Amino acid sequence: MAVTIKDIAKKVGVSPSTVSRVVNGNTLISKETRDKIFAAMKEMDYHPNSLARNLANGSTHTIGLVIDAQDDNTFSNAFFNRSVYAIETVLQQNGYNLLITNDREDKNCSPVEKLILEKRVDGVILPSSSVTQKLINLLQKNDFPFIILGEPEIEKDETSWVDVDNLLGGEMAAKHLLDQGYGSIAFILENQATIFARNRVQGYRKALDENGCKVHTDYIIDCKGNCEAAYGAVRELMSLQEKPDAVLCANNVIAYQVLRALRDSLISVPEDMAVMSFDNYPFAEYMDPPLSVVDVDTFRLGEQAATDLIKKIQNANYENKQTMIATELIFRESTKRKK
Amino acid sequence: MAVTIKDIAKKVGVSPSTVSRVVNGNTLISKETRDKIFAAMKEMDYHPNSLARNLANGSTHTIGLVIDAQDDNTFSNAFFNRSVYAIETVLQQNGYNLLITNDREDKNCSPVEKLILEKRVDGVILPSSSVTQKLINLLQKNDFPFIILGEPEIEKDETSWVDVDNLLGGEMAAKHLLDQGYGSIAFILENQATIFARNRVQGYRKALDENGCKVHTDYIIDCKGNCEAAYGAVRELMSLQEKPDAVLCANNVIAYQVLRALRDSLISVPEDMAVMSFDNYPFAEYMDPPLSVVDVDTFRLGEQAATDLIKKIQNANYENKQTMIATELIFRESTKRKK
DNA sequence: TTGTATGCGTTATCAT
DNA sequence: ATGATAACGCATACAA
Repeated sequence: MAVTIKDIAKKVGVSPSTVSRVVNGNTLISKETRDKIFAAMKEMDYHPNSLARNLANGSTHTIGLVIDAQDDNTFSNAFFNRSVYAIETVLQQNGYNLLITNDREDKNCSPVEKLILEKRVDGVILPSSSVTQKLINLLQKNDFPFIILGEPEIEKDETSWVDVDNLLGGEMAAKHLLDQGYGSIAFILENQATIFARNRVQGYRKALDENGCKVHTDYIIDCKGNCEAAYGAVRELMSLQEKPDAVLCANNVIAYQVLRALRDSLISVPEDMAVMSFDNYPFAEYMDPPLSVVDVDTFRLGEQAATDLIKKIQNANYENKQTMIATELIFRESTKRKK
Repeated sequence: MAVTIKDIAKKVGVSPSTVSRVVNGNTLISKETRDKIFAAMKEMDYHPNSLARNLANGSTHTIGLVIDAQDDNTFSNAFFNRSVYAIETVLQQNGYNLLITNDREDKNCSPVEKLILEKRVDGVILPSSSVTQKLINLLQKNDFPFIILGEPEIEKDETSWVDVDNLLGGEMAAKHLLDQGYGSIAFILENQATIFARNRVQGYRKALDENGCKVHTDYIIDCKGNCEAAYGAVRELMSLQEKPDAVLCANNVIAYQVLRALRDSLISVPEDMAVMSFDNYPFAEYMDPPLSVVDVDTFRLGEQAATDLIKKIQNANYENKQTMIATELIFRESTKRKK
């Protein structure tokens, strides 16, 4: 058996509660006995039993991070992983542990619901994709602290969330291309249906509008989840009467397909066509030519989420709050100024 | 306050212990009362309090996964993340939770030591890089179940670990190149000092030996952690009297630099020089030409680790065991047969 | 400043 | 088949 608070109480000749007070840094203790207790703790190699602590305090000092990985791809997502690193860092600094759980649908009770109902964690961070009305109801009914990673489709104003400022991202990318002298900008999307795609397109439209360019609907192409389709999309674009002189790609894989299609068509980048992408990972800088991108500091994303959640846990009245993390531009050869 | 075992005991008119038995699936209970209890549990929306359970049972049903991320790169490491996904999957299937902690050195007590000493977890998975004699001693002294991810430098035979079969990997890669008709194979390493690099080189040597090829020491170049140096390494190789006709690269970034250097020197791949790499991620298939690689199923790596750990936890006498996960070849254009 | 007593929610031992 | 009771290790309200 491990050494408990009682053991060291007996050794020093005080009561367990006195030891407990010392362990918890209660100041109303004579320096004399405190020192004796510390000495005994060290000598007997005492460490508080967190299980007992948790029960007595009714809290675990652990927060749950929910993942919605259908397959292992989500876990390989560098974008997401930097956020996780940030979350772990902030939690550790604040004395919290990080519990990660994949939200597989179980027969009766989902893993997330279990975490909450069985009080395994003090709060949760949810991806917007796993936000359901049922879950929100459960959380709110139990006054359970939570924060959402990504703008949710429902309950936007009644929840706290952190997201990338995708509208700004789309705007930034389009504006950069315009500034570089490209006036007819196509946009190849991964999946029109997602909220972040919608926001990016909105930003793109805004930039075009503000610069007096008309938005050519043929220029917006949806890969519908199949990024390989971007190859054919380029062919489509090149068969239009008014061809674009720049392509904005929703991610690195789409950009890769675009570059390949352009190369196969003997169209040079950026001379005949500028190419730009979102996200710096996994290989924008290793493309030929290296890609200019609009990226986001996902570390800050996770950091913000974790910080907000801790505040919520420690202050029940902490107001809901929505934060947008600003995007940034990384300028490389694929968008060199048009001559 | 949440509803407890007592509440439903009172409601049904039985003792708390009876309810506890039902919750735990004890069979020596009349079907009649069992049904009544189940009904009450449902009606009152009862969920067992894991904090109390943990204390009573002396276990948490949680395992700790230790990360040794100095920066956010480790977290972005797709290689590692697939293992994490596998670990989480296996744990969830077995009713365990996953706690992730970065092993930052703290003043007095490292986060990992805390997890163990405060009984926050029932077992730990450690990366070999964070295996120290001190930690091993602590674990062994406490009979604490653990398993190491990657062959450790110390206590190889007294611990359980799972690793990629890097010797096989090096052998497989070299043999593939030989089979394709390439007889003078260079090897550009990321960092000679690591145990996995040593094993890969050993496998490479073995394949050459077995095929009667002599190992040319000038052909083995160490980037000493700086992958950009691979660009210069190619120049070096091309200035040798006996030039190689194939280059084996320790990772994707080195391969990228090698391809770039070859392109700048107007050496075509694979006609004049075959190029091969380790690891399929993050962009081997998107290189020009697409790279042949020796890859490893890191899902299996994590799966094996988690499975072994659970066995250790559930059976204190479970013997130590070392497992090597076999590598596999992915054949692409960069090593097309030499004519 | 310190000790006593009680509770946190559950499990387990020993009864009956 | 079920109930009473103690125990898990710690925290805290109340006393002294």
